[in-house]
Amino acid sequence: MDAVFKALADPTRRRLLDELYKQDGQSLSALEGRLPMSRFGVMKHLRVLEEAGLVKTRKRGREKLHFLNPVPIRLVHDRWVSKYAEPWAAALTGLKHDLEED
Amino acid sequence: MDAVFKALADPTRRRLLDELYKQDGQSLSALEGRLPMSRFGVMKHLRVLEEAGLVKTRKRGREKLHFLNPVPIRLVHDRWVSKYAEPWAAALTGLKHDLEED
DNA sequence: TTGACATGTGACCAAATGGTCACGTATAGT
DNA sequence: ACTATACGTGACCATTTGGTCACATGTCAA
Repeated sequence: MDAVFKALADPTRRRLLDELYKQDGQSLSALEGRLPMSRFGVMKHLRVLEEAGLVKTRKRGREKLHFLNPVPIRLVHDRWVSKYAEPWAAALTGLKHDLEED
Repeated sequence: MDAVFKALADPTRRRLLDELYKQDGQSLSALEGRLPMSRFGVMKHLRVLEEAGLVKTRKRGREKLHFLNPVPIRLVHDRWVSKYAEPWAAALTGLKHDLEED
């Protein structure tokens, strides 16, 4: 799961996920065209995403298609984010406390 | 929000959030005692967490107390994670599709 | 089979990151 | 006042990271 957090840390990689969200199954050169970066940069980022399981690929002829895989994000949500995002009321209490502190 | 993602990318920092989750309002030296790292390392990580808004601090005498702030995590959940975690059925469809592809 | 296209590899470099330390400042307790 | 405690700062270093490029491989299409 560490790999997922690390993968999501970079804005370019989140942007790539975003592009795949808009249109799934894009090739490398298609994605390259949408980002202000060379093909090699995009390739490296896609590799990180793929190793984190956030992107699944399939080859069609000479091109490699990239598919978004939301499963790891879901896992991060279930096993980590929900733990902290749940105590919403507690956060409001904390805010109230902070305001009183001033 | 980029700062939040970056802050969460490091396992030590997630560990710190975890320790604050177990017991909120710990001082720097208290946290240092729970991690296999020097005081300075912990300090740097706490600073990153604080700048991302994930940790709020207050000084009590000569010690600085650290409080977990779940708000940014909640925002990441609402404005980012939910977008990808939601299409759960779609992911299952994709899995089915992958299996058929073999 | 030749040429254009899509992707892969390894080297390479600048910058950011994670970590330690020597030293300095502020506060508590006696 | 003195001393131990808690925290802060800046320098410093090794490693990782983000990015580019030259070059190589594989694949379509005429």
